[in-house]
Amino acid sequence: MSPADDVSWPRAATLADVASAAGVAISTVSRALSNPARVNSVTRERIEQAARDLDYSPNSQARALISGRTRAVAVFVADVTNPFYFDLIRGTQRQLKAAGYTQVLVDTEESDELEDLTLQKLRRSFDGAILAASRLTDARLAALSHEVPMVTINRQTKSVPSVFIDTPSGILQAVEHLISLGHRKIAYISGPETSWPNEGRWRAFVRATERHGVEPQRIGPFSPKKAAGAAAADAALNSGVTACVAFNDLLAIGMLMRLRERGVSVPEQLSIVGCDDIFGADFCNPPLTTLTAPIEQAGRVAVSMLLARLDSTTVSGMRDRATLPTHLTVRASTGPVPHERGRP
Amino acid sequence: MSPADDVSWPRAATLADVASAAGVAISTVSRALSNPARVNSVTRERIEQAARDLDYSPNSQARALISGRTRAVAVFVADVTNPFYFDLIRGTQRQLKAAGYTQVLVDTEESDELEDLTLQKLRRSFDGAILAASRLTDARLAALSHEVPMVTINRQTKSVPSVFIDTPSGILQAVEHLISLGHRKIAYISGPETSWPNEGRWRAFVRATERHGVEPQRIGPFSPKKAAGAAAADAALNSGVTACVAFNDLLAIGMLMRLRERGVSVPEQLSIVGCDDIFGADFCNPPLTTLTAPIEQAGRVAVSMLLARLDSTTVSGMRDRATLPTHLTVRASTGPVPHERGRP
DNA sequence: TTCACACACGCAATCGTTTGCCATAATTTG
DNA sequence: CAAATTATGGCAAACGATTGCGTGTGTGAA
Repeated sequence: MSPADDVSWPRAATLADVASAAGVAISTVSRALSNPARVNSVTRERIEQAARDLDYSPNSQARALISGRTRAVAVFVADVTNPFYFDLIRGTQRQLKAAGYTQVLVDTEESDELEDLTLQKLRRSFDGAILAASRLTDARLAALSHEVPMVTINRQTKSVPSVFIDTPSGILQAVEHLISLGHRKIAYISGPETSWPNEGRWRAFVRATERHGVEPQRIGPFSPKKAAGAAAADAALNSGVTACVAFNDLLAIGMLMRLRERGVSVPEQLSIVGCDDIFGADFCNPPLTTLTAPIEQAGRVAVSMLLARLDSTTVSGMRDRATLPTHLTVRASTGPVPHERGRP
Repeated sequence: MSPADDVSWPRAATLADVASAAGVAISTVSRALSNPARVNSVTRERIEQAARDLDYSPNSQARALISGRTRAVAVFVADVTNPFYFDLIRGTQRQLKAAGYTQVLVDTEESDELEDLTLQKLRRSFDGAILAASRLTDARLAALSHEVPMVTINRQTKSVPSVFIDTPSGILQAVEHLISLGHRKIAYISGPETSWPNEGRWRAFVRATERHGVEPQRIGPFSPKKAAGAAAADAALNSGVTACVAFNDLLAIGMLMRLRERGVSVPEQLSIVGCDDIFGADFCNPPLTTLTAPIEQAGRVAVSMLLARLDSTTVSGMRDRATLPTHLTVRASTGPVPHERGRP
């Protein structure tokens, strides 16, 4: 038999089917299945048997229609391609499944309009949303938070609960690591200017460098993609810095590849620090010194916060802000400052 | 205002609200919005205005209840962590969004039971499913395909339409590449034995080696994860082969890391070929020679096939089998066979 | 003037559940 | 043994949208 011959999608069994099979009313079946104590045990068993025979499975749409709850949560990411989100998605997925929720993945393609539109159009299709790296304005975010329960990740706004990965504090560590290696000309390789974490990292970079009497340089912006690393590497080389901190690992890895291509050795000629410690940061060449972020945990915490306010009737005394620490993981992409040309 | 104070999730506007605002019947609003030609233009504009004012957005649950169509498709992956699925998810996501469908991501955690259960429990929540690397038996797959329209990826069964990435043909190329480099002792590093593509790759490996009078060796099974690469590397080293073809890139990259740790150089002492060309295969150390698979395309094609049979009434003459070619991408992890010990 | 025929819109049933309310039967209590 | 209570299960109204059918209005032709 060819698959194409297979045209019958038989109507699935409904409560009514089970009811007539068991010889009871629909309401009794409903109760037997969702509130067993409410119906006599012998009736219940008859019903359960019938349900099993008919392979009954409740229609979640109908259920959602009454309860107003879909038991689904949307996770908005800027770009499914970015490995950063994979740890995040893994975290949310695990936690959601554990709570019996299903995850709906939405890719906003780094567009605020698409994010806004989807959030509006689909708001009835899920009980809440996790916004990872939202591109929305504070005002819009505040407005939408009235329509859909939500939690943001790496985006703090007073009107919305959030999980924040404290990369800025890590930046301080990273800068001090570079300074201790003798670097004095250090640049921040900027990500997209619409990115909220990017600005936070830049501010932390400024604070950290100034504390040590070093002038902060900013190069960019660049798209947070591996391909953009080529331009970033060229720009960094041209600027004459001896070390740089990149907005994220993707960009840093892209730089590493370009530098290798151009024959400049890392860290002998240029030290590079990334952010996030994504998949690949440990096996690239050279392995990347980076700010390790608890990304998966961030996903789990965000889900917990969201579900807490979905499931409880009272919202008082609930944690609405979480900050997760990062730490510097030193690998092989950072090293002592190179000797000045002509001097030992 | 603290987020915690924010307790009101106002009831969203319904057709009834719009109807009373516009002073018409519910049915008229419904038609004005979904079948504009059916209602007078001035009434329609009044309705549209009211809908806009009330920020009306249709309840997809209610819609699904009537139509029986949810406009959602589930994508089942064995492990969201595995970068192989990154590209796949990206492909399905793009194609689904383009068709106005939403993607529901399900992680089966490499468990056939979980896969089966979820498929059953959620079958009414989506219109169809894409099964990437299903662990189900042929019989079960056939049975379930009667309940839910589905398309498998990298899993061919006569009862279910499928998209197949032709890695086996690529294995032939890979083996010939190794043979042309002088290798005669070559092993296949096996993935999980429950994995369907793993068996196909092994069979292709056997065919390819035997064609060249080389004895096929099999090492494993190993979990298709980076961490398992350590054991695989040790085993390969111990077996005395000079080259190997790994079940997938993840395993190959793990091997690369372990070999570096043990101080054995690739490809001077051992050549390695991966499969899939996932994210990272190009920037690991050394860059991996691998079988480049059109993963994202596979996702897109699978979605197209699924939607084709969902949207059309007639299923006849529909493509129910697609094979996508792979090609060998030679990078730096393969090289000439090492000289025998003591001989030049 | 009357018949026919669009056209525009409303009525009400429907999808599959859940749940408040009520009727009956069974059990306990005084 | 009557009265009060409890256990059990059925009826019917929601939830929000779609859609077949019917009604009323207006237009043109005979």
